[in-house]
Amino acid sequence: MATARKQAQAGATTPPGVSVAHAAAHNGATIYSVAERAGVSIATVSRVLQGAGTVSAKTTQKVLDAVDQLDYVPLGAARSLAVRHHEAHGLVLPELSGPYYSELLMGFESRAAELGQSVTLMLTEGKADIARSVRQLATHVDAIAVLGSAAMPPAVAKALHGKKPVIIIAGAPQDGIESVGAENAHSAQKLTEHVLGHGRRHLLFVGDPDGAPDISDRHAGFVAAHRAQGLEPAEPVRVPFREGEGEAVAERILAGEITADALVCANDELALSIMSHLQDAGRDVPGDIAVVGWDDVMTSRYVRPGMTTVRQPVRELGALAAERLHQRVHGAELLAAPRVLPTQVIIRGSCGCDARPSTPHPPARPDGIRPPPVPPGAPDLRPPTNSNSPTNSTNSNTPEAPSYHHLHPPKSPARLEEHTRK
Amino acid sequence: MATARKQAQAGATTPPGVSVAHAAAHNGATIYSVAERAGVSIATVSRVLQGAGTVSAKTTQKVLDAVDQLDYVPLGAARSLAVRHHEAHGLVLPELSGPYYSELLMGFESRAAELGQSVTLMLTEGKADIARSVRQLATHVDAIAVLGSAAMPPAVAKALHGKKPVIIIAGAPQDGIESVGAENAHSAQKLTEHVLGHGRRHLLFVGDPDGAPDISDRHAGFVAAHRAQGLEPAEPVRVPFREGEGEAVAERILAGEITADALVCANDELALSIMSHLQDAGRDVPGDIAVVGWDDVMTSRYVRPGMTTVRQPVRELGALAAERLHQRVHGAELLAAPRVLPTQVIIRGSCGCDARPSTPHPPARPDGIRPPPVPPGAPDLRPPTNSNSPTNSTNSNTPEAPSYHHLHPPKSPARLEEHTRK
DNA sequence: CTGTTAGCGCATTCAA
DNA sequence: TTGAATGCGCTAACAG
Repeated sequence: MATARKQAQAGATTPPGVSVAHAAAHNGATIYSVAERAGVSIATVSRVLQGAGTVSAKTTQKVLDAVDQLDYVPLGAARSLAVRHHEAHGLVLPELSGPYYSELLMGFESRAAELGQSVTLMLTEGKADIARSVRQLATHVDAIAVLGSAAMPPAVAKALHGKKPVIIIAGAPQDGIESVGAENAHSAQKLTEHVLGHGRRHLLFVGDPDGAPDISDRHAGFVAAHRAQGLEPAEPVRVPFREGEGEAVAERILAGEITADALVCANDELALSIMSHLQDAGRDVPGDIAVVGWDDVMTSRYVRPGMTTVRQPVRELGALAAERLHQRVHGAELLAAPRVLPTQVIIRGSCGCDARPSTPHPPARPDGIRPPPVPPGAPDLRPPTNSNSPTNSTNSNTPEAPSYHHLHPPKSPARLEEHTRK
Repeated sequence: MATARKQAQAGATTPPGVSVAHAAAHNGATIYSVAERAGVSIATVSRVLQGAGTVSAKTTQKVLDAVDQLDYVPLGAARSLAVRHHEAHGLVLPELSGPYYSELLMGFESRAAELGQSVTLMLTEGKADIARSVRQLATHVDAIAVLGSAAMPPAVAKALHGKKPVIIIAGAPQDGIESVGAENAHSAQKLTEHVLGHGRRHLLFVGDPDGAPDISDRHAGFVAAHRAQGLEPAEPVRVPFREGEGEAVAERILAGEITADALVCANDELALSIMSHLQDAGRDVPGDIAVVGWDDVMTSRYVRPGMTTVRQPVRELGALAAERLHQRVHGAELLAAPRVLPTQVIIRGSCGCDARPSTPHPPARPDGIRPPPVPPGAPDLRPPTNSNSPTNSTNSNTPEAPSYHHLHPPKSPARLEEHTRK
């Protein structure tokens, strides 16, 4: 049997009719050739390669020699087929602009790698048939994470869910599908309260609450803050996410179509764009009008006044998703309740706070991002840096009050990033 | 035989000793179960699934029915093993911060998807044993792209190169390994000349020319611009890429350790940080000192004055890499000369140009990104837009003069992005 | 048009 | 400690 194989191997060095392309896909060396070279059976080769430890030293050495003489590299697909899993996670994102996605991806990849999983990425933007693409992806991976509910049609998610673990990141939780996300409503309420605290009374929410669940939650917080003070919130200024929208909003304000003394925007890019245009037109921010955003993108630290915003633990979100997926693949039960990570309100000048430099601000700390519960047998979680313990303690869905950070213009913007790097 | 299989299948619904984890990896349905259900052979199932077209309508229908009754999904690994390739590309990046990587990744993924390839991502940042990770990656993909020479040890690259196509993006070209990159030297020279054109004479190059080949080339352009005018360039201010370096440089300038009337920085983040700190200290940019960067990050459009910089066709770079890889996998020959894509000098105010708004600037256009040569049989390339030819002609490494764009502060920063979106 | 038959490269019993 | 045999799910000749 093995002999027949070996012959086939030998004879197949350059099978007629097979283009060089195939040669590129995998050069001849297989366990068979290695076994032959080492004068042992393929089983033995397999054993040493996996470090089974049940092979004698000298045999092991022979095999190892053969391996690098032949420059042997195992074929992933064959292993996958034999062991019946891919050691890979799929990650579906709409696109990649801005730091949000990058951070998420880094967190996901990093944790996945620690868990021995490779990550196959799929961007839905521009894809004609997302469902098809996702199904295709599914054939190569053990589990799939999706960012936002928009990236994957619910139908697809549901279909997949039966076969492979699926997790939704920052999207609308679907029945029976696990999800993780950053806290929105509470932070938005805090942020809004902060602005109200400056005496502003004509706040406007800029963004489409119906566009994404995140935005919807933020708007809810916006409303809640008003109600809590007996105020009636104005109707939101519904704008899509497209670039350039900021200019349009600014124009409407300048034209008097919209009046407000504070703008609570759905994201930083929108806020920054609006602020920039208003300033160009001679308006004073925050004097005439305050503007706050969401995400804490890099630009928010460099503009004057600094943009008050909310930072999400995006990287941790990605890592958490990867981890949960891994656990699920290895038998962990689906978590019914969404995991919600706390955010951080970053106070700079655009909200109306005066921006006088104060004493050096303490380095930002990643507040209480807590790792998921560890099912028995699961690999350990990430290093220190943050609290830990697999207990599913009290406040599972409302982590902690969002923390505040008063930060003033540049001076030393780098400090803020300190914890972002490893 | 098939019968034996089927029985095994049936009996293996819950093989004793096999954890539920395995179930998650692949639910029972296989071509065998489908074939059985449809009352045909597995070959027929395979045929309809691949749309071979050689199957009768009614049979096809029976199979299709069976497929979705059983909720069948093919197993990628099995197919890969059979066809002997993975239909996947690997992409190795150092990390993902900033728009550069995002764009690159989007370009790569997008083109790869068009070519039917999935992309498996690997970030080297934080990886203990990069070589090992890469080798691991290599077992799952047909080809690998690496960003920068730093991301993958030359030894690894060389080793891989023998087995799978490898391409280096924006890294030091290695012997026998294909590479693509954006033009640097020429653009840097143009940029420097522009600054010199403002009458500045004490320019300083900020960045480490020895750090990366890109920077090295840019510095070369900086030097060339000086020499061309009979000027002697000053020694570069060697700073690493780390965040916070900008502040350090600014301090040295403020302390008088360094004197200059213009700073040519290795990247925008550095330039922005320096400018910000100088402004905080009351210096006028560009009045007292001009500052220019590289990359055209978003922030560069929002700061005052706008940051003069150079935009690279990063997305196209990614797409090109994906495409070349695909071609190589399918038999195309390695391209000896590096493919170099042209850049665009973006003039804003920080270089000393006055920033009075002019007539609406024409929408930016992606200048002369030229597609790679088309090996016979390769899928077609992207739209026109630009010239082409793999000839090692005169200016093989100096595609075209970098184009200029005079852009003024915000007003409508979005315009600049128009071509960036699809 | 359809079924049979061999592998693809590796992991994994089961014996020896 | 080692080898032989079997199967993972699918593709691809080769017959019929």
